[in-house]
Amino acid sequence: MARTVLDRADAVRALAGVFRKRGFDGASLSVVQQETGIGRGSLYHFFPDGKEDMARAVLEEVRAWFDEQVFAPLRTPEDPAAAVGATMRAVEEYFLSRHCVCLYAVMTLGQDRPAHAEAVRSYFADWVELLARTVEQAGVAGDEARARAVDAVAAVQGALVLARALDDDTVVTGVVDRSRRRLLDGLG
Amino acid sequence: MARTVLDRADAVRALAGVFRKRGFDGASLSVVQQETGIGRGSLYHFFPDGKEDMARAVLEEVRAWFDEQVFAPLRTPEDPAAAVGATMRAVEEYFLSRHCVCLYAVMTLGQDRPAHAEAVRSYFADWVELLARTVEQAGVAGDEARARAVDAVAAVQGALVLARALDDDTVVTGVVDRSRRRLLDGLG
DNA sequence: GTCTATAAAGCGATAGAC
DNA sequence: GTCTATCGCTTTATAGAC
Repeated sequence: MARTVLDRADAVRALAGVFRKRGFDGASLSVVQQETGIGRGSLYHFFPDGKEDMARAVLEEVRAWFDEQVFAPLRTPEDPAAAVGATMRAVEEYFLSRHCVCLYAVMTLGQDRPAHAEAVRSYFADWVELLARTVEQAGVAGDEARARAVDAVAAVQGALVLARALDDDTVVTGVVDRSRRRLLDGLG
Repeated sequence: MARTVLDRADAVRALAGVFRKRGFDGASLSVVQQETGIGRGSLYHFFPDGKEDMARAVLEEVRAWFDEQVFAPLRTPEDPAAAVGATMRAVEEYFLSRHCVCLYAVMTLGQDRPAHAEAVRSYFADWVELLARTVEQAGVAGDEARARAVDAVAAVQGALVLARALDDDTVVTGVVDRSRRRLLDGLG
């Protein structure tokens, strides 16, 4: 009988998909097993501390992706304005290809899950901070730059909520595009 | 022994509080009983179809509140610009006094809950539509008015996500205030 | 209208064979 | 590294007394 052996990274990716579709509570181990083909044995081999361990791993993977793809252009930008454009485009592409679900928001929004509170906080705080700094470098005054960054991150998250509620991905495209333009408004 | 007899409306309000704090899945009947003092017997008396019935009732109450307090200024505004200001201020006050949680978003965002999909869709669609129409009446061209309305509703929802993640209610104040100004930008 | 006891199902987690 | 069987617990929902 054929048997599939896999990587922890494969398991994390598969888990992320189930969490995105079902939410943390909706992704019972039976559901995970059915939808990914990964059995309880493998799950507890890769994630000895169980479901919380799986959640942590999935959040860490998202965080790593953002560090590399979304935050990287903001860390030492040669052209700050171009970096702002690049980061917003990366974000848009990311969420459009992941059913408009932000796992950090999903883990936070409804539930009382203090275990991940600090990871969630730093994900959003770092995002706002890096974006604000780059907008400032592009020529916007400090307070105004920070307000624009907060507005942009909120716009992205709100667009995800709205896109899912209305079942219309173009909401994300529209909101993110306009948000990107506002970030750099008045900068010739 | 003292016994408390209550109204279905009281039960709905109490349930809304628990759902806001815990999420739908986190609000088990035992938790509901502990935090509200309402026993299983009363719960199933008021909500014969069980938990889904409770969720429906809570969403209906939120919807009714929005119809009366938030959407009302938009239905037949004498002064469209003033109505836009009023609706945004009502929204801000509403969510600030409810721990920055939108139950419609919570029911949608993470979970696969097709039972309420239509209620969620129409809540957001009506909100956007009414706001867009009023902004247009205030003097903004149709397409632009709709884009501004989408941006504003997304901004509110995103502000809630961010405020909870950062544990900072001032995010809501800031984002909503700037959003209100943008809705009426360029209208003397 | 409220209470308590209980049924039936599903949950996360573990153990041990392979 | 994977599988299956099973434990103990919690879940929603129901029944029947008051």
